[in-house]
Amino acid sequence: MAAKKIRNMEEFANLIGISRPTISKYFNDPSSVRKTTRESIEKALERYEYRPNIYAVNQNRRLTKNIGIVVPYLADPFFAEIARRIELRCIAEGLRPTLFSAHGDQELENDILNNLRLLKPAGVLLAPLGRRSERESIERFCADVPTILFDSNIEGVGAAFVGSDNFQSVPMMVDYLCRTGEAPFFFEMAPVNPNANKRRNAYIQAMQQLGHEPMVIRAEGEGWDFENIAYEGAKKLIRADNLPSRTVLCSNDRLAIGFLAAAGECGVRVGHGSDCSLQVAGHDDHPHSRFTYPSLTTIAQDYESISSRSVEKLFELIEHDGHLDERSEVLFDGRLVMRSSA
Amino acid sequence: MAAKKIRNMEEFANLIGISRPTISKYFNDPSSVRKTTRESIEKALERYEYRPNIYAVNQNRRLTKNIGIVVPYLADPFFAEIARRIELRCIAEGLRPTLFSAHGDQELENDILNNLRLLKPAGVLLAPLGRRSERESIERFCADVPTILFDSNIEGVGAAFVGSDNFQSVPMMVDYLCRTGEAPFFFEMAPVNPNANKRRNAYIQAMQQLGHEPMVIRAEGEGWDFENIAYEGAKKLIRADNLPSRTVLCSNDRLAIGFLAAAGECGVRVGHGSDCSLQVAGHDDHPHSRFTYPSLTTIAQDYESISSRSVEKLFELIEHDGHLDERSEVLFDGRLVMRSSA
DNA sequence: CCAAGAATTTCACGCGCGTAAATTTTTAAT
DNA sequence: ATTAAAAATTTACGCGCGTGAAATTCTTGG
Repeated sequence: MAAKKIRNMEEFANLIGISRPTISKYFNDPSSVRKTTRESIEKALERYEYRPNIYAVNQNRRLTKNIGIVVPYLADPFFAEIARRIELRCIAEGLRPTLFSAHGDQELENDILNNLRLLKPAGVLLAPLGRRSERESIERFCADVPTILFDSNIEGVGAAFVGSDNFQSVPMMVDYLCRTGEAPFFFEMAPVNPNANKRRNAYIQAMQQLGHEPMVIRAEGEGWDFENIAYEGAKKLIRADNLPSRTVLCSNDRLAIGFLAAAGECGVRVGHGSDCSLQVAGHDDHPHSRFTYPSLTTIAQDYESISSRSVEKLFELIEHDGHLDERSEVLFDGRLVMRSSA
Repeated sequence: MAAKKIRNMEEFANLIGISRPTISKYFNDPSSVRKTTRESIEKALERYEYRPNIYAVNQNRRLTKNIGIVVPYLADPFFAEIARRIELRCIAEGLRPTLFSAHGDQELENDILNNLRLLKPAGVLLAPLGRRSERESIERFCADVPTILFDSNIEGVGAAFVGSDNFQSVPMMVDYLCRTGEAPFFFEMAPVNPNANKRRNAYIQAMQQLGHEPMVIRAEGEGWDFENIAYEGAKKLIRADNLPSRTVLCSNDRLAIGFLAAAGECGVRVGHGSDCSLQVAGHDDHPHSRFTYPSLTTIAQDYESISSRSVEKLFELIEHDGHLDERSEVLFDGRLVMRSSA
């Protein structure tokens, strides 16, 4: 029903016969104007289809309604899924989330943070690249912009951290694997972030507590092409008949998926059956892990809790003007998902 | 080495002893100011670390340097990968890409387009949800904003379309499958976009040309949880021993992955071996398809060409002031990727 | 060394809106 | 009805920068 183009708030205000600042108040909080005023504005809004200019609004507001979401690698279904949930939560709160992926690149992450600064976001949810992140760069960013870290922790940086408790999940999995088969060896690659290190250490600790000798094998390769690195590494291992155990715990599901592919190709049956000679477990419960063959036994990270709590923490942070009394770390337990592979 | 905080361009200008508009010109195009001026600006830039306020800039510019990228479902690795490439191309050109996912939701797609309008983007790359998209809504958007469609075509909408040629790829796959096994049946679900329809039709056409009776089976279920829909559907089929052929061509890789999972669980061996009773092929060469077991024979969509050409088309569109003489459709050939599953 | 033209720079204005303070209207209580 | 308090509205100013026209500086050739 657009009658004619409205150029700005002033025109719109004149059309209704209300002053512009009142209209401005309405858009910031409809309940802050009298009911009669609100109604006449809304009636006009249907007829004339006007919306405030985002740039003008954001230039003048102290804080925008922008929320930055930064993940290290969006092509990883884990982050895609977490990001999806966070986005939806933010939208539901009337905020404007913008999603950024560092694509595994340190420089890009820095660029993103610098650009984010210019966006004056109300807050940022950041899953840092991790090991490779320039701590200093992120630290500076967090000093300027209210930021919650998630997934990958950087000690002391950001107003809070939300992630999962590797020291709960990994021992649980180790325990399970020991009960149902041989004591597992740990299959990893050069750690891309702190989680990878924590998981290895948790594994070692758990093995020792159970009286087993820890065995860690690292596949060669760097970057975010996890499946392929694991695939190549596992193929070598299997072909050389160099497996220290018939059970393997992979640092994450993507490695496990590569491992499974290698096993399959080498004709090694994976699972519990009598004809199976290998058991493979992962960590994270990637969206695809249900559909591998055999389906992957793994630790489910609590997607819902992690994304919800991250967002809630951020809102809390924003409401407290960007400063919380104390940096908190919220760790969620993983859940053992028993499928066919181990 | 930031000496003190610069509040705005004026302060920065005074610091150097150059007028503000000159600084403005510099930021819009460094080569538009005298070399001596440029040098002194750049020298100051190192010392004082100033950057123009994005909102103020965008408010006054006719056109921003923003590029919108809209995909239907970002948790789908196909779109994640395409989006990644497009983003990198845009950044390389000095533009500011922003990524949006409709998360499979029609309403969200409309919201995104409406918000995108407010961002006054220089251009938009849009992979519409497809079947469910409100054509009218997208049409209106394209009338206001220079837009290139990709992946999923809507006839006559947008300045151009870039995608792959299902009528080349599907017949090629059908031909291959017929040569190496039985004539395939087509496994699909309720189409979420035009590609799904085109693939089915291309399949039917190809089968007829080869003198076979087309066989289409549709799994029940809606939404973007493709793997699960295929998994459930295939399980029923296999358990009921209701497969019309020993060879199946799935509408896309995600369905194929679900199909493989079902086959595995039902103890049906997939592949070429003498102990195999089923052959499964997909379409798209999803990033994960290399790592299924057995590895998935599929059609590789030309990620690189599609993303590059989309971006190039958009730049062309932008340079021509948002209007091209004629709507063009660029279709890239798929490439047969022979792996183990068929 | 000078003048005319070209290249830069400056001036002046406007973009569309937020917001504190001032003013008006409404509400509630007497 | 009267009035003080509360709520809503208006006034007036500023945000940081783009841009066309005017003024300045630079270049070039004679």
